[in-house]
Amino acid sequence: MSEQQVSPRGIPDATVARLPVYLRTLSSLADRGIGSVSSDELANAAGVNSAKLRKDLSHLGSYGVRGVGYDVDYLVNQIVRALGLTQDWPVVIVGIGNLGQALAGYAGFATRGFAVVALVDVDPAVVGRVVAGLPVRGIGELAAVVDEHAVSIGVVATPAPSAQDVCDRLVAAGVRSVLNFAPCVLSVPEGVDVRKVDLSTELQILAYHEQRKALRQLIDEPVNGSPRVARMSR
Amino acid sequence: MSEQQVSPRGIPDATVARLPVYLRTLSSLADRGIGSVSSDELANAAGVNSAKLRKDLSHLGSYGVRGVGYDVDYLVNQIVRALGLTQDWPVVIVGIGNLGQALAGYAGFATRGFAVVALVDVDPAVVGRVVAGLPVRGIGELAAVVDEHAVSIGVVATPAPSAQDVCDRLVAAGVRSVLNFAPCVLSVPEGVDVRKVDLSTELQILAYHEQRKALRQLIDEPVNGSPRVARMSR
DNA sequence: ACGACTTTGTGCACACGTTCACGAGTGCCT
DNA sequence: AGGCACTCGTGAACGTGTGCACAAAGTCGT
Repeated sequence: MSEQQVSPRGIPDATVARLPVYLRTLSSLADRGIGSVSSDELANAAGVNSAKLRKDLSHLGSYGVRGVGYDVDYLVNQIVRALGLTQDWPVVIVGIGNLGQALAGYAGFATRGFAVVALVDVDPAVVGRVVAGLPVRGIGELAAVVDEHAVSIGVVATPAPSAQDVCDRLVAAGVRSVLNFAPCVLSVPEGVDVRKVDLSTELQILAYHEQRKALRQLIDEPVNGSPRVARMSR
Repeated sequence: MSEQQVSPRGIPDATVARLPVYLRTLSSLADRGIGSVSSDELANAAGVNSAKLRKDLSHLGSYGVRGVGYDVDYLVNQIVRALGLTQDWPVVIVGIGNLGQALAGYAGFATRGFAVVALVDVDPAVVGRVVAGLPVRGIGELAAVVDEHAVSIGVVATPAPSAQDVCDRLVAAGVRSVLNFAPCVLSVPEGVDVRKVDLSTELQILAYHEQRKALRQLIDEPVNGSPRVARMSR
């Protein structure tokens, strides 16, 4: 995780993770014709603290006018530039099952800096079918596809047992960023980034907090002496 | 985020977020008939530092035998208990579009502590259809469904514009944990937890690092003096 | 032109998370 | 029985992230 900052501005990880949220919020404001916004308003809309927002934005430069706020369009451009979204990134999706098809058809993909250029699957019954306007190619064509479209981001949407193999093939083909939807840990060589999106993990985290809320109620209510009955909605 | 610890053991957020990974890794080991594992082996398999792993596990108690390691089955049970997965949590999915259907059909749902008890959508063309063995109910039945099955976790898989409305209905019906797949910020009253799963955000974070890697190569390669040609697949 | 008001940018203190390093406990072998 | 090799649990140091509070800087009205 700890990388020395090579480029002029090294933005902290926590900030990078929030920039997309700001970007979306700002785009929404722009669509509503709002041209200027204060840190407080934007922070509220993005669901964060206003001081945090200002500190985050300060990492990309001193845009923003004291006494006024931020110019929405200008700020959008700056975030787009900081994230590297000025040009579209070509993406390949591997694993065209239930989830892969949903991802291929997801509109939000193209709206912000990404283009699905190819779909790949291992199942001969799926290869050749057209999904979301793209033909599904065989796994053997993966390297050629990656090379042809200069793909640098791969999405793994296969079952867990195949994920590591698919990931290895992606890396071998030159992909250096992987988004993993399979419920397993992927090991990659240094220099390759992996991010995980995992439904079960998120649910289990929610379950933990849910369990605590239930326990808290069993403990607190007697202490609190609240005469409330089993009306446990908040 | 900062809650005082009410129950005997308050596990740090960062640890809670990793427990599901350990759980999955341990289950995989158990399936392969492995009965005991050292912190180093488990840490490797889970993709984390071994000291971190030990500290994480120490938050649930002093299971683990010095000189030997951890008993796999026992540790699985302890993590299951800590996360509150000893019983199944009923889950309702709202928004049965592309993504909602994929989620409904996702096998990993049931395997670990969760049961999809109902599917809900607003579109009359979808209501009544059977998806993954469950009939799709109308949004008007949401409150009744939540009450009937004692649902405490709701999954929002609608388009962004409807997400806040759906979330409000879930909360009003008594749901206190929401997993949001819609690309927008949900605001909820105190006491309700929201976790976000967002494809675009993850891709944009990858794009940032990818961009940095590209920049680094432009800067470092001359310094490094590597005789490699323009092998930058971008 | 000037003062009052608004809002940014940031120094500082604190909380949280990570990693190292090592003492303490356990099993095995002689 | 005793020593040895191994591994857990954890105190301490370090780094990162967060939130407060305020000075700097700009706008607006008169």
